[in-house]
Amino acid sequence: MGKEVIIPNISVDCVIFGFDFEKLNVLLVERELIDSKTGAVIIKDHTLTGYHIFEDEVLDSAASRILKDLTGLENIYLEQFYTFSDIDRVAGAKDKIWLDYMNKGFADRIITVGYFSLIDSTKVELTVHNRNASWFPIDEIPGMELAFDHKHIFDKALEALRNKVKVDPIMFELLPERFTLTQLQKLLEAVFDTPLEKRNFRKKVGQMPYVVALKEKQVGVPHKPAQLYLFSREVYEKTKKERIGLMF
Amino acid sequence: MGKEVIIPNISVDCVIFGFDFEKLNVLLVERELIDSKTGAVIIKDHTLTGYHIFEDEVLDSAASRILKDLTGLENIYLEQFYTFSDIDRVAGAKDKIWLDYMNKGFADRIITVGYFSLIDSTKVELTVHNRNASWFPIDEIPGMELAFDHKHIFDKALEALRNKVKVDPIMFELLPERFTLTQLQKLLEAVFDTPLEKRNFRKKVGQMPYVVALKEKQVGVPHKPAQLYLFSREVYEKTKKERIGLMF
DNA sequence: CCCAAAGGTATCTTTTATACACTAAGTGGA
DNA sequence: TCCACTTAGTGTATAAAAGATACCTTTGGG
Repeated sequence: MGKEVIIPNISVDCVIFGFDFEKLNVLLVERELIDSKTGAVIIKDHTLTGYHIFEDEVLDSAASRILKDLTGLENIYLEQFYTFSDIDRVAGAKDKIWLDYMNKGFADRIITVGYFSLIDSTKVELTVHNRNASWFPIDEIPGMELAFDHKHIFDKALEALRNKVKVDPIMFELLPERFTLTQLQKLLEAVFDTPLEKRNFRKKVGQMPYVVALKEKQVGVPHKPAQLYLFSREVYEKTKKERIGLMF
Repeated sequence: MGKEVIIPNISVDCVIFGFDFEKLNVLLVERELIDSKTGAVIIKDHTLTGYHIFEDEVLDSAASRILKDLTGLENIYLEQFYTFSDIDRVAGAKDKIWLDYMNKGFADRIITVGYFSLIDSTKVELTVHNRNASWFPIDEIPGMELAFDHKHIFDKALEALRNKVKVDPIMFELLPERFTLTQLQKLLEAVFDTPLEKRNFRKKVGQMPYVVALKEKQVGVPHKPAQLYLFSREVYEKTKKERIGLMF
């Protein structure tokens, strides 16, 4: 470890998605700056989590580190999705004030590499690690004020997530290890913002050998308890066929 | 323009695909270094095309610039696909010698943003712009020696291309404006390295309103001349439906 | 006139999409 | 103890799309 020297013109920003069995959420951190004399609020908005990379650090590690700092979690699903290089992406009026105030030797021109990550939100205790971070439903983001070009980054992340979900079984990263089919369905409905037909959905899932039924059922629910399932990556790898689905 | 100051630790690398109606090719540039005293060959291999970005330049522009420098072409399809940050990606023995020899003030640690681009190879006259660039069939790449981590970058580019082709009508970028269905079929076969059934293929294409038949036919071929077609982006945009195809 | 590739028609099978309504099993309160 | 409530869980029918196979015609060059 030793001294960690940052690379001043390259950063990583993480768009952290979580699912609360109802809707899809993103983790944002509050950014607040108060004038020390007048007490006036100069800045009060939200940002994604990001930081510069260190000289001896690879982008993937930087993203993991950022995620761990914020949530305490390790070995989380992370996917690089785009690199943003607009000249003035950190040059908004508020953003300049903020960077001056931080005064950490960041460059004027910063290129940032976007990662999205999926976490089972039942596993994270935000209050323990960072008082200013909280979950926001993805459909509230368009109406919010975000720092820098973070709204743009969020949009790209959501698009990348949707594309990826269609093609890889990553949605299980957003669920607890043992989940019900209804939870899985709700998750997909939240990701694509569209209703799905229950019976057809279950028929489809029934054809996925890697979604395996456990012997356990839900307990303590005030209605018929649901069967619990498990995602087996092992079975998935063994059974996936190379489908050249073409095309648009 | 004025003086163009490079950012020493950020570059762009382009994986340029071209189609010759037979197979899919990549454009590589020969890298050669000869010892000025002994005449011994120190380095002789191939590289992708890349360069650093300028201080006032966005990644997309850098990629366009590189492509224009190499091929003379502008307004070419370009797609950013991944950013590479391995610590030692430019630190191979030969690569160090090469960078020393170039002596352009590049950093030891360079992060590079990968773009792939698709060009109609009937439009490019390599000899005019760069004597050292030539096309290589993609299935020869695994057996070749490439500079830096360019083989890795190529692999990722091909994967990204295949994914993108399944979802967007970008393959038309690899064909002349007027093309035959057999050419289109051969192209897809080359991209996915798999044979396609002619009649089913044509049935499918027949359902794409944006692939429009012209009144013209091929001339000068020693067999029945094929109908020529055109890709209409306009029609494509109007008729594409939001399909939530889900899933793996 | 023969060859080679283009282009079309017709049939059959398999796969996939979609629509739809009732019973089962728990909890909790009256 | 029974009833109300809530969510789980299931099967069938139909239509459309995709895929394989066979076979036949057209066109132009040599």
